Amino acid sequence: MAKEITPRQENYSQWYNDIVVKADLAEQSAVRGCMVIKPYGYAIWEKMQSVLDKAFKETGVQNAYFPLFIPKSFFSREAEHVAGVAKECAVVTHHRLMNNPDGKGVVVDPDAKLEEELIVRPTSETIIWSVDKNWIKSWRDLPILCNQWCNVVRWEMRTRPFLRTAEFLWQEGHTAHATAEEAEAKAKQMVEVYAKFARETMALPVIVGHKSPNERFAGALDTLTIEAMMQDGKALQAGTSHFLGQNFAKSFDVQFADKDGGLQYVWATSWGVSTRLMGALIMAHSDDNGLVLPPVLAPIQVVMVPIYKTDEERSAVLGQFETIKKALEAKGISVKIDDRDTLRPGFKFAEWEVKGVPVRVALGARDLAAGTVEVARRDTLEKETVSLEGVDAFIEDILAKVQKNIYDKALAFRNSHIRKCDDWEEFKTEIQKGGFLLCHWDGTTETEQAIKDETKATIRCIPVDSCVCEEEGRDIYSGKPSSRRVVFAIAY
RNA sequence: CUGGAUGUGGCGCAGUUGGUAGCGCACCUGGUUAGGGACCAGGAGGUCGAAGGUUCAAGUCCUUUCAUCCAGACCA
Repeated sequence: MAKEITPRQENYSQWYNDIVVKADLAEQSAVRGCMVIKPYGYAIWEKMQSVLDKAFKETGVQNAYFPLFIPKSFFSREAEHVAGVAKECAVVTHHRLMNNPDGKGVVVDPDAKLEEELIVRPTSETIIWSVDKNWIKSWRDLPILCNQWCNVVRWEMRTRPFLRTAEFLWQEGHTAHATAEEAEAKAKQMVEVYAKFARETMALPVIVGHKSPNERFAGALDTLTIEAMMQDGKALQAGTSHFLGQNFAKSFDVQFADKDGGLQYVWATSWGVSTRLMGALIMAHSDDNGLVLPPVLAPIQVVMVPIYKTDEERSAVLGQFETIKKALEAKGISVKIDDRDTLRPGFKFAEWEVKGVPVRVALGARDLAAGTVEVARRDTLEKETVSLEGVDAFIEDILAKVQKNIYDKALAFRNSHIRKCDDWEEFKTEIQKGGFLLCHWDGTTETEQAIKDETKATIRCIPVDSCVCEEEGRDIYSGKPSSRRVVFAIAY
């Protein structure tokens, strides 16, 4: 069942051009490294948002919004965080344009220089903590659980559509707690929310684990991650949840009066997922015919393609479609009738396949006479001619099967590309083939770095579940003793 | 910033030793078609990334510059 890695998928850019652009999800903007997400692509993002947002709210999190611009001085407060995160930023220095005195166009007005530069947020920790400190006086004010959906900008030197764009959309959750235990539990809870979302909504199997200190978010005491495997065998970090300890609270002086009347720093978490998830969706499920969308996320779950020669046939077929559409919509299924008169059915079939629509219904004169329809599913490309009677229930069932099958397929693929490895020479050749290698690690940053330098492979995570890693052994590189295996892979 | 490559109709490309720009797709018109990306006929669309130079003549040669892509450092 596992899809073999094909040459065309070894280079994601090539793959992107072949599949995603044709799938009409996004296009490159004139602004370097930014993306225009087209309506069809954005509809997928909106679906993701709505599922995640609901899950967040079930854990007591509320949405808020903080400013896009952050005064430069805010970044001076958290040295470690800034050193790790905030190097590549867009900086606002002026606030006005003027007509070019020497010719056409406009220039920046030199008189409109800002006293203090503003940074376009690369992430909002600094501004949120600056605001939060005013909300937190007493233990009764805690916990504060807030999330914001927004865009952020990171002036990356190299960008990749969906995976690393200069501007991207995301949600960032930030919480403040009275105790370390409560904050750690929150970080764990949120990574589980992400894992559940990845598995059940995106049909994407993920490994939950801790990041090694080297791969941790700057300023965090612990970073939890969900790691997914793409069809080329590379790893993709799909979401992270950080236990920040009291680092940020101390930097921003966020203290509260506890029950005993003492002053304490709050314990914090932050967690986020981005439009990178759409990259994961594309790279995990697509095939050579284009995108394959899990029905739960598909903006259009069922597309109907009429086949006709005459106007009479056309109206008869479309009439039949309307009936089926009503029945499907009554079940909460989104339906599109492709009644475009200028395109041939074969073209429409191919086009909707590129867009990843899970189920296609075709109906022509032949079916009208026989009282049947043709139902095709995107994941297996299987076609079946079934009776009009009860076709809505049939399609509902197929949608559920597609959702499950896409997950099972991705899981089987991943499992067949995870293996243990205990020999350094073997590691060096095996890791280049893609997939995850479960290896012993001595726990030192030096070893991790040496392996990265030689092979480009990194520790994706130290799993908390889903594999049998707890065993004695010796570090793959240094030979020092180790008590558990970790996941190594080459990552996006 | 370092190394490599590329800039020619909307998109993808060709263009020989310099000689006045062409192909495929898409688009427009008409017709025949229609159960897996239709076919025929006709049509519209480009100061060849920009600036300068050599030449009777530059898409082509020279210089400068800008932009994009790929590989590094960075990263969700």
